[in-house]
Amino acid sequence: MSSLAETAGLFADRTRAVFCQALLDGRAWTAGELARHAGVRPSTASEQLSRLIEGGVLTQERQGRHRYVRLAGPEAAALVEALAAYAPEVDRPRPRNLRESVRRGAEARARTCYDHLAGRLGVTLADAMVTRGLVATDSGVAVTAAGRAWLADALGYEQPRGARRPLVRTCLDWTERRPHLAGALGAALCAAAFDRGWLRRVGSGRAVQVTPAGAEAFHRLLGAAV
Amino acid sequence: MSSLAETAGLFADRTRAVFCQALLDGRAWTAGELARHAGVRPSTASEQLSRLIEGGVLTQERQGRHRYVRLAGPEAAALVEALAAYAPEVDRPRPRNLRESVRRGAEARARTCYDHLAGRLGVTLADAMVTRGLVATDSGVAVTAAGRAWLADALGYEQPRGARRPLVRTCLDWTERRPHLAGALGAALCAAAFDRGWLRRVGSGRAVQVTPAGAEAFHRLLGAAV
DNA sequence: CGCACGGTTCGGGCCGCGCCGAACTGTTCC
DNA sequence: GGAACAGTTCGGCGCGGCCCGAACCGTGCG
Repeated sequence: MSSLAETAGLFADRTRAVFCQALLDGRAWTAGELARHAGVRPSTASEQLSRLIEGGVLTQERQGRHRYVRLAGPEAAALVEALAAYAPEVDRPRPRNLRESVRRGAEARARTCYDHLAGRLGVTLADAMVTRGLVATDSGVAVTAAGRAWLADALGYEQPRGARRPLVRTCLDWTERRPHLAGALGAALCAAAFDRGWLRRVGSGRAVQVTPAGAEAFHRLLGAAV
Repeated sequence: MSSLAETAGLFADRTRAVFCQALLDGRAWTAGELARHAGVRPSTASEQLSRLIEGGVLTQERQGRHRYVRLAGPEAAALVEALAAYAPEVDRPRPRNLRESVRRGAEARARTCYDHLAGRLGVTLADAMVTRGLVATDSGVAVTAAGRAWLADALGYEQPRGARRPLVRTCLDWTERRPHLAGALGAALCAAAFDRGWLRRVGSGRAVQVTPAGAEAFHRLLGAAV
């Protein structure tokens, strides 16, 4: 029996908001990592995580003495994105030291956003797909016939029959302030890129790096210079 | 300098949530009407409305001794919709008397949702547009070439060049639990329907009624039986 | 002019929430 | 077994939010 007010209340606290935005990288974090990230005590983090799980925004997985949490699903991620897109500012402390600044720079270049790609890389790839006529943006956003063929050829991805998830969806990039591509297409592209060694994680956060093979692949498949 | 937590906080109160959901009918309400609707004192309503306006969710217009408020724009409406769609329950008191029940029934049949149509009418028209091939739902949602022609012929609507607003967008209908159509298309259809006497407001809420001329028009233009 | 009315402001009361530290449970590693 | 570590539970504290009533301000109407 949750209501709009209760749902909104889940995000109406700085600590919980920071958790959700951190988890937008789509990976599972431990309770301790999130506590440090948000600057609160482990006991506080534990309580707040329980509330988010209770509210259905997160799910947990226990492994040994660790508690891993992640966003409950694409709907939850979309809701966090919608709120973040509407809020001009992001709940994140200003960088305090050089390490932090470097990490921010890496994230602005390329990062994951839930299960797809964001940052300059994300919007560059999105633009390339539009330029190549794989995605049409003249009325909302949609995958063209050419785009569908490309997904099958280049990524080996076919939309499952009766799929509930939209094939493509826009997601406002909050470093670029322009949309990048999410939905099943965004997820397939991101997954394929990791599978084939086009990208690798860098550091412990959501930042990623384009490998030489990736640069070649993005140029060959999309005409994108990254 | 608002943040995700602050933005969510705007909706994290029962009274404010009730206000926003009432205003989803797209019309301007006076402060007193909203106070009565939510069951709070005028002083409380006044304070809460000021917070929502401060937060950019609502805008106000003063006329004589009345303060009219409405949702600030389509983005704000979309955010309320996103939260409402995620929250299984709606913040509205159960109907207390026969009048209330009748009104609920009328709203379930046909109502406005911000600037487009909802209820059984809304989803029926959406289904009809899909069936007729005016709107394609196989990859997200998009208006087809035939749909564009239909908009021009039947409604006299042309998408403005360089329009920022998506031509079509889905909006989850919370009485039907299925999507209906929003975006510029939804707004154009709704506006045309009122203009041409296909619909009229019934009662003081968001409920609407299909006129005989409307039933004929919906059948002729969309093959929909409403 | 005076009253009714819609709305606002202010002070005060109350409750809930978010946070912490301390004590505790359970896991891993030596 | 013992130490280190991740996480949880609980009591308590303090702040802030939400609401109300009372007083007040403008507008509109008789």
